[in-house]
Amino acid sequence: MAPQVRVRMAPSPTGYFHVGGARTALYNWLYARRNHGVFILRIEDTDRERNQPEWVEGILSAMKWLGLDWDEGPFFQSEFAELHRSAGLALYDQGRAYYCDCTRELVESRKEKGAPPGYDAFCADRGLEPGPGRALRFRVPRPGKTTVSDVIRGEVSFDHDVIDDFILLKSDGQPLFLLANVVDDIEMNVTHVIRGEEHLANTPKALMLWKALGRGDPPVFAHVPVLVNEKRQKLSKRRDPVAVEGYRDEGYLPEAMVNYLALLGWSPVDREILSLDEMVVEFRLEEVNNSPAFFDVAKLRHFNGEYIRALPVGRFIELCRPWLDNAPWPPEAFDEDAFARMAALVQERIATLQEVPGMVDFLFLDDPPLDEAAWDKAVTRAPGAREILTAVGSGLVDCPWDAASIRQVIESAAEANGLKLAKAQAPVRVAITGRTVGPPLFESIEVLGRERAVARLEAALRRLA
RNA sequence: GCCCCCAUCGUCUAGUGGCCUAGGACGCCGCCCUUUCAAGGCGGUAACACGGGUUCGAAUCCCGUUGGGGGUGCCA
Repeated sequence: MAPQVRVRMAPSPTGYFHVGGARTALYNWLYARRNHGVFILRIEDTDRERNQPEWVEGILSAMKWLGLDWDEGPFFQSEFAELHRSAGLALYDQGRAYYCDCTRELVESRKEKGAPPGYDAFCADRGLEPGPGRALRFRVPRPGKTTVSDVIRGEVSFDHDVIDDFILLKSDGQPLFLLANVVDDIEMNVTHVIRGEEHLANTPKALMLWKALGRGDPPVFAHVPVLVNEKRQKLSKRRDPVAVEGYRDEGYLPEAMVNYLALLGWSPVDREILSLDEMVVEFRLEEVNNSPAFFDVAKLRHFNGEYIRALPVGRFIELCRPWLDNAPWPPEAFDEDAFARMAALVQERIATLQEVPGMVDFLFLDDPPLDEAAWDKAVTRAPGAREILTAVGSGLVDCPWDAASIRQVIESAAEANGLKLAKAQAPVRVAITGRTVGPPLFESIEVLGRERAVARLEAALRRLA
């Protein structure tokens, strides 16, 4: 029987949780769930200067929000520093690592053009003892070759001549990423390392360490392609809008995000919209693509709209809450019941939740903002606008108060002025909502209420005069 | 510079030698539906980077070129 699958997500808390990281986490999670394995969360916080506690919180909450629950952890790599250090020392004792006191400048100054990149193994045979200012370097066996066998990319070989003697322990004794990462993977019995393509180049180093320190076989590697921006560069925290938290705050649903992310590099059979549970059934790591994918917000928006429309209206109302609480109207002006009556109509017209307030603000604002261009087009320059507003204004005073009757009022005003309903409703809409577009007008007027509706039509007429 | 990876519509992709005059989705355009806007329906635009092979046959295999990306830290 094959050993249980154990995968890990190992983010470093140096900024917001990145959509690329989220996708890597998702693939790890899917692989674990599909194979009834264990998903470990390990925070790689060994670089104390760049890590901040609030970023850790951000990672955890973003993962939870996306529905990517972990089975073990979160572990903090910094807590295992002793373990990493002793692994490094063991390597030194075995002669597989050596101390080096070269500064970066010194290494640079020795380098001739065309020489292999990185450190030149200057101290390899100097027999330096441990001491202040001395870093521990791994002795890469040369000549030699290491082949990474990658689930997504196949066999990738690296000649040891182009792999430098990398640092295991910094001169202050602190372990570095490569060592810490491998030691932890060994300790946690990680069987599959699924990570971003940017790690492919240091995988031979990891493999050498694994062989030197590990028990049994190294893990299976899978390097997923990076996510890129419109200029086809790797998504960067500095220049691209990549924070998962940012999308959450803009009103994207986690189900939509996770669904969209899954499709960036993997495609299920015959449908694109599917839940995490459905993905678990279909997901195959070997089917993951090997070329970089552009993170296209337009398609994410479309997915989000699909998910929003699929919501039961009650759930939709619940999810709108944060955007209603933090809206352009005074809190006391908000009318729960009025919003509930409009909700279904709003729901099918938006792609992100943050668009909700703009659809219903006319209900809760005494004086909704007026779109001047809309006014100009639908009222000032529209033939018959004044007559329509007048007729509808007086018609609404005593008609039965329901959408159908309101429609009749506007229809007869249209007829009396030789206009189509579509033309006639435009000035009314602008007078009532301040815009030319929005939820269906008759229902909107019904919910607004007779008194306010009539008052707005009168105000529009005064403005016209 | 050196090492490595990648290459199908604008974008995400299907395609693993004949089913491909290359399919789907997003976007865009048009039409229909329609009280605006959406949604929905129908239709359209648009791609195998290039050059050599291999083969009866290549988007699919091989080589090269070009282009893009990643790495090249006492960061992760």
